[in-house]
Amino acid sequence: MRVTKAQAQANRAHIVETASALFRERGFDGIGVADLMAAAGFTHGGFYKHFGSKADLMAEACAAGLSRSVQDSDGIGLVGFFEHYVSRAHRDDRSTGCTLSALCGDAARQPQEVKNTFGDGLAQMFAVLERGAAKLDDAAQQDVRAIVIGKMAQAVGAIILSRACPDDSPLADEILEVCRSAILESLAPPVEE
Amino acid sequence: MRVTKAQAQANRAHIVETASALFRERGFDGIGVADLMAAAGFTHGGFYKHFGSKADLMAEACAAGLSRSVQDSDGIGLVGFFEHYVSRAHRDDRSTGCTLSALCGDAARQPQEVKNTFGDGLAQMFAVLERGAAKLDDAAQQDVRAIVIGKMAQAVGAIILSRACPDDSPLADEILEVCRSAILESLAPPVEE
DNA sequence: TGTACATCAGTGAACGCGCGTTCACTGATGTAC
DNA sequence: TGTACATCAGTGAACGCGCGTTCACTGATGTAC
Repeated sequence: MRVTKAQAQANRAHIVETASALFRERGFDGIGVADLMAAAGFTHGGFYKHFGSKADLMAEACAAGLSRSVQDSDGIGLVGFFEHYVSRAHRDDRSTGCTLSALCGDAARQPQEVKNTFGDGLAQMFAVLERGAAKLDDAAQQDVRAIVIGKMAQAVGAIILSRACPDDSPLADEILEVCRSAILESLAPPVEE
Repeated sequence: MRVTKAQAQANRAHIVETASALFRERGFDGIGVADLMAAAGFTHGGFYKHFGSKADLMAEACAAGLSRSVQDSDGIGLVGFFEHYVSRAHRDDRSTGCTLSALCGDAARQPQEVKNTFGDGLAQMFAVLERGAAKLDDAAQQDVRAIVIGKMAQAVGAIILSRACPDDSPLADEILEVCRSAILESLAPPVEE
């Protein structure tokens, strides 16, 4: 049952992608190696031909998920980014949503390996958003980095708190709407008086 | 080995308190029933004399932790609250820190029972902070609730993102300081020009 | 290019371990008389 | 108040189960000649 080198490499990448989505949806402890491999279309025995341990895959899946988020966020500008980020669609779709908000709570308790990956991804995300903020007006331009970090923290907090509320809770939607308005208004102030 | 009714009740409360701290520190999946009971000074067998299941204790521990946070936040005002909330001391001490930021990531994936508890605690926290905001200047007074929710999301996001960074990472501190400044400046604007 | 052999991605059974939960038991507390 | 019995918080061994990980095996791919 040996498989082409290229195929093996593709299979490996597919496992990482599948893991990235499943970890985001259920958390690191919420999905096991066997179920994960089955979801990717394989049996669990082959897992250790690709990865040294589950923790190794966790780090790789994080890196892949964060890298994807960073790419998707490039070139769309701060307003476009936050319009999507702080939305019900994003809140309700964990498996394709941002790895940052889906796993930062879990990441805090993981081995340094995973935290390093997380820190790097976060730094890259900030860098990309800083570039995306280049089009803001001059007044805001002075503290672009501070603005990016502050708004991102607010956006992540909004998503996570909203997700922690019971399904269909009015509070969950209120948090989202309030934070969305606050972020967007601060980025695109109304035409000057 | 039977024990006084009052003693049994005290023991139960002690188990809930211990669980609340340990869940905050290690997450719901990070500590088992046996270790938890041992930490409280008991053997694991008696657990089910007090609780129907681990999930039941999770909900109770959340309620206790949130209730504690809400009490501690009452009457200190928004500025005092956020000065402590968005600090390294709070970030680095998960077991005595706010249940909201310690467990909201986990809560999102728990049974409705736990999410209900979480939603209630969050609502109470907002209510207390709204009262604490009564001393703000009139300009801000109009949207007190929106301000409270927005700042709280930012504070929670800051703590969680900071915790997800590698230990002693400069980024972890930067996030905290940037968000702390942003929140405090918006609450207590500099003397007017 | 064709043949013989080594490699190794993937399979599926098995491993040890820790988990949540159950249970028979203990003995001090609570209660009925 | 004193006695006899029922209750039940706490103990510690045991349970079944799912987890991460290991292993002997398969057979197509890769490679040496």
